[in-house]
Amino acid sequence: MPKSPEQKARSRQAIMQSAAKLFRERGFDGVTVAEVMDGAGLTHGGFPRHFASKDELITATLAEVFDANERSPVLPAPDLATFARAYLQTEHRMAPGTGCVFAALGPEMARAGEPTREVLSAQMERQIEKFADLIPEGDVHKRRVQAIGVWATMVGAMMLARIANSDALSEEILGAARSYLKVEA
Amino acid sequence: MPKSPEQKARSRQAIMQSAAKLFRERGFDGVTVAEVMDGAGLTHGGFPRHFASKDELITATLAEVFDANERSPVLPAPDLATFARAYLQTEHRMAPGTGCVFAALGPEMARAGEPTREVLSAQMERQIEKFADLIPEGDVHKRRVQAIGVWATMVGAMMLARIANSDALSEEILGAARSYLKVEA
DNA sequence: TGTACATCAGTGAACGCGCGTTCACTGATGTAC
DNA sequence: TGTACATCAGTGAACGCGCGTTCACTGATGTAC
Repeated sequence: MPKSPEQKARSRQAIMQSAAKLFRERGFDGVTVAEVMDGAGLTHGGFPRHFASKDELITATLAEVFDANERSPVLPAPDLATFARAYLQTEHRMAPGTGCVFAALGPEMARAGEPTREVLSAQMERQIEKFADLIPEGDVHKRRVQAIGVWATMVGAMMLARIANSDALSEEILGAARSYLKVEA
Repeated sequence: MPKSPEQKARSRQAIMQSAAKLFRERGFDGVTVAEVMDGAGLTHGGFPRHFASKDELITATLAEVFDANERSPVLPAPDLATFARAYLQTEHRMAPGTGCVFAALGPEMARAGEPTREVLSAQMERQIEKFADLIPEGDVHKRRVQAIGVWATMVGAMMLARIANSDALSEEILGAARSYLKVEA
């Protein structure tokens, strides 16, 4: 086990990647620090060398997920319809661990500490602006209304589709959302 | 402390009412059985006389919330626009404890046990049908698409509005959702 | 109607496990000379 | 270039608190006679 600064940075990244996946799959409270460390190929005792607390890990992990998506977006977004169509798919529904943070952790994040909500609010602002920029017509206000409306529909539909315990209902919800947003392929 | 069957039923109701409020405010994992019992005016030792486990309490509480809303709806719903307008308000955003279960607990419920998800799926089916019935025109399929789309937008917008750490952003989201759904007063 | 008894909702203490956090120790790395 | 030393990422054990659950006990209720 080498201990160069580069290695430490790699470990930190591995911990956050493990956390990003596990938190989205099971929620903040459903994952232990030991499990996160294990997922990063480390033992739990090394945790405090990287983060002062689990809360700090949560905040850092969310910021990292948003940064990573900025660097290389998970979904293509040439326009809002293309993005929404790719978002509202079964594969996304089945893989929360690599999907939308808001649909996977929304209400839990609403109850998170201030540092976490600060990161989230900044991301929400960016997200709305990005979506608004993809809309060709209308003034800023109208484009933001549209961006927020479409985003809320996507996030809400994905969340509801994941609650349903039958594939039929889950698929009806995703299909209806695509249809409602007029983004059917 | 009397112990008639009527009293036991009253206690059970009080426990579920306490749970309904606390769970929506803080999430399933953020509330202890002792806190629920305390909110019902009881001590935690009496819990097993009413529920076999915390999971069972969760399932029963959700079923009760849906039943209670059936008996006397929290929001008026003469038509979908009126309902959406009342749903997308600041008061609702500020009071998750008495508000929409899906916006308050969505992703956590998606990870719940099968008995809980069974209750939720049945409710979702009912909810969609109820909304679809409020839409005057179109065939069943079109009305269900509309019902699901509007519902997803409402739930998603409320969830996002609660994550934001500034009133300005929260209010923009709720306002945009009302505008997007064309239900502005 | 009155009395003895069985039941069981509710109390408060205790149990035991899980999890976040801490800590003594290790050994590889990087640095000082 | 080589050697001694300080640093600190990572390990594995331990700590301590919180929480779901259990349990002996109580006393009010409802029932049997």
